[in-house]
Amino acid sequence: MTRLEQDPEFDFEFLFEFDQGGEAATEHYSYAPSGVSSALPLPAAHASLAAPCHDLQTSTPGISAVPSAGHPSGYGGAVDSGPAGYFLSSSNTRPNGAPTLESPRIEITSYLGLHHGSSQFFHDVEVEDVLPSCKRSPSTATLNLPSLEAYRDPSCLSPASSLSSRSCNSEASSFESNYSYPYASPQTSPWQSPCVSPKTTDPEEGFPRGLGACHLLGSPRHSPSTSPRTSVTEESWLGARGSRPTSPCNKRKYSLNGRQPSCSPHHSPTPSPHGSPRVSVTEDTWLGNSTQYTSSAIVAAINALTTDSSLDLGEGVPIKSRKTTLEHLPSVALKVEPAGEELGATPPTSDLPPEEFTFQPLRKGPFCEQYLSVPQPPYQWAKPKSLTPATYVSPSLPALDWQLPSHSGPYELRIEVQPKSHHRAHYETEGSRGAVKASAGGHPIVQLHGYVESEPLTLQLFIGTADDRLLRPHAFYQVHRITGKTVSTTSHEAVLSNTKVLEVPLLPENNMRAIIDCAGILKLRNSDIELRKGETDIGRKNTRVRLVFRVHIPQPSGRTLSLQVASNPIECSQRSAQELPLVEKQSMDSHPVGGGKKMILSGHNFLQDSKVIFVEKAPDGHHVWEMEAKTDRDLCRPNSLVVEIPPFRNQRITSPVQVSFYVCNGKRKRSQYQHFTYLPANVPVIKTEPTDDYEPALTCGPVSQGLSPLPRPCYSQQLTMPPDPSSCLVAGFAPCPQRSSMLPTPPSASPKLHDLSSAAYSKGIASPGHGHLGLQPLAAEDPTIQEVPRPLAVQPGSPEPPPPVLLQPQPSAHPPTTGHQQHQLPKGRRSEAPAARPRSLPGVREDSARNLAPVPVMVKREPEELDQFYLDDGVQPKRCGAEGAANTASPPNTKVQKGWPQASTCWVSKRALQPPQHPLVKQREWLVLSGLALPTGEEGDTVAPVNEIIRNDLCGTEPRS
DNA sequence: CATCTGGAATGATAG
DNA sequence: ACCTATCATTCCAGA
Repeated sequence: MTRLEQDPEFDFEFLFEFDQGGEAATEHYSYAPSGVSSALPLPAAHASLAAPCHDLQTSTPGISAVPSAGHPSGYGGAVDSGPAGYFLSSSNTRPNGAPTLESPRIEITSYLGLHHGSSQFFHDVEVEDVLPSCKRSPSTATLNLPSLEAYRDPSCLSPASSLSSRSCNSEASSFESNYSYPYASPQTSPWQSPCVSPKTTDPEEGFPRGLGACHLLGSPRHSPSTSPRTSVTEESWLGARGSRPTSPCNKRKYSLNGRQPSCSPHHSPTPSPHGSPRVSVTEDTWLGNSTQYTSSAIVAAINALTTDSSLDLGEGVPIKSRKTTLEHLPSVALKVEPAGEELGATPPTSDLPPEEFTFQPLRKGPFCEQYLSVPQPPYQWAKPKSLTPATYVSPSLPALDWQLPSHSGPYELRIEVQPKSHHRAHYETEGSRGAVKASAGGHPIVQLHGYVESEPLTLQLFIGTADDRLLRPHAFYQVHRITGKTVSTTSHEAVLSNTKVLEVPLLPENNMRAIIDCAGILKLRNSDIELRKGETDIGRKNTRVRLVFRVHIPQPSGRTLSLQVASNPIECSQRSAQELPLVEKQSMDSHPVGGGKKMILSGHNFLQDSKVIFVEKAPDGHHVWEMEAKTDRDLCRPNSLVVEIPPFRNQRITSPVQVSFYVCNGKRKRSQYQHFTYLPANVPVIKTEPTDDYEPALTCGPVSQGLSPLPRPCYSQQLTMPPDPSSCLVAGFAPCPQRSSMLPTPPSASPKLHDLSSAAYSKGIASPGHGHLGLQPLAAEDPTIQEVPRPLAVQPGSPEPPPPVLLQPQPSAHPPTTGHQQHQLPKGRRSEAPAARPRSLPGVREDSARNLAPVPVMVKREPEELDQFYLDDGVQPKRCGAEGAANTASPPNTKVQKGWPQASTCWVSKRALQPPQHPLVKQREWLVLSGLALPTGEEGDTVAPVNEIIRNDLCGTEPRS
């Protein structure tokens, strides 16, 4: 710490080292912090944090603009505290913060403390320290949600509005963006970022925010908002404003009406304050939040329970120093940022499991650390905790962009009830639009199977991407905590990196099953996010998300096993939800090449004029074959469509061929690609196998589902395989990227896809294996993976190794899903994978329809769109962080594999062409590309789309311009 | 009165 | 440079 404090840079390094090497150390830090924080925090933190945060959120002050504020007092002041609050909040009481807090409180059950603190998050040490208390604490302590809010707050500032709903993000986002820059990427992202970023400076700050800052903040923030941020503000503002303003603000001229102009509330802050408020707040908040977030709250609570200790944290002040450091970091971060990068930085080791995780988590983490540096005020807490906590905290756990398996050994994290395919997200300027619901009514349900311990665990939830690329936190959407009489599930918000994470208790008494009725989705303004330094993704048309669930299971060895599953894609835009056809289910997944049979599609927005187009994509995404299927208009209904399966172009295939189909309501109104497999005329049976195979192999899941969400796959297998899942966990990595999920979804269910995706997902690591097809096994690499905790690290390694593996396994095909998986292949693999597979090649297709099929499958449905979007928009995929990292390591080259490679290449070229606005961006993009390509390449979508996109891009378009 | 929604107006962008 | 189709974001209003 000291070092850190003293020297930001050092800190960085320091941290890294820890991460790498000193797990324990790291953890401790983290731990301590957290613990401390928690303890201390409680009081102090509370006050400050909680309140602050809220305040911030409300933004009141700064926000003032937004009067809206309505929100409760909470906001009011708190801004800063917000974060702290979180931590502090743990205690119900929260000193003062109370008011602010209003927010909901969360009851923390002991478990929280226990688990989080201990195991998962904190590590043994922590645990020990904490645990006692925790345990003691009985079951529950109430934490103030404030924290949560705080998180928002940052954002909040925004708006305002209400606490909850508004999450702050928007502004935050803006800030974040800014922040992000700083930390850029890394970690944090947005939220934190905000904190951090804002200034770049922030680097330190950033962290600080996270931790200290926030905490400190409490005060700071407030002021911060004002003041502090100066630097931050400026940047942030600039950034923010710039961006936002852009759109929002500008646009809204009117809108705000009174408010501040534009922007949202936040802006408001911005405006004047410049945001400072926000900024500061945000950052702080975020930081704080972030740090906390994880379990910080819990920890805090625990601590509180126990006693407190805490204070130290406050001292953490050093944090600030760190912040400065952060700045340095930033640079670092930048490098890393891209997600992977961060990791990358960390890379060093992977050894340390926890730590690494940390990093991973960090990806942002690093930033966090930086942030930690943040100096904030004082409040004891903050600093102390923040520093460590944040950093550590996040660090300890795998970064959010890491791909993790859904199951390992006896454990399996499963989504029992999937969320509806559509959920209109709310802007900060709007009130909450409620919790995500299940298609059949009710809410999504997640359950951890195989866990027989008596200690409760914490289920984390964040909003992830649903594109072809590896699963990662969505830059334009944040989970929004829903509270109220209609919500039965307690939750806590935390902010990692720039990503809000909702923590829900998984109790043994409930069979480790949680009803997710407390999660809404907040949309951040594209302009705010795109301005972020590290952000490479574009928001336009990037409106699909997935709910990503994670659970960290403490292992006897002291390590923590992390599992993750992603839901089916969820369309979050009002318009898209109303106009785009969506296929949720299909009556059959395969049929002999002769076709002729009627298939019933279930979904939304089907029209009599809807067309169903079957497409066979080459590995590179090219459409080898397209055929419009006959539809029965008379039987067409908004939610169902009957189509006659067209005969396949090649009636002599000897193995199943995967193709895709989509529903088209018009020019730009196409559903995502759905997978379908043509079986050899005579041998239906075979068909099945393929599928099965995939699944099995993958484990992951069905292709169809591929979309869906979960990636699991690889990991699971891997994990499984590896005896030490935990290691994996710890290590982190987990790379299983889910990307698969992306989109589509629909229908499928197919596990296969998932698997694939999963495999794929694993970005680096596992991914390779996953990558494609079945590789999951490979994934097994887990060890490696695990080892590689960091994305970066992973990636590098993974790419190569994995690929092979993946490739091999894959043989089978995954249809659509596959595509995703491919993506997973991340990087190297991707290339490899493609190559590896015979199928992939177009030529092959026929022969090995299967192979091809898979490949084709690869094509994602969405991808195209997405890709296109990106392309069109000029967007670039940023994120990919991890991937990117990997990529970065090996730029485009790897890409080259067949399909994906090309894609990759393409991307590259584009970018190359494009002006590099941001160096970082470029890098990321490249990375991303590489990564994406591999991974995503995934999916078909990618493929086709990608290719297309790419082509387009190549052709002419530039990325944005 | 506050929240949740569905709908839609208003700009902004892309092509 | 202009026009149109699409998107994104903010408002409004009813439940």
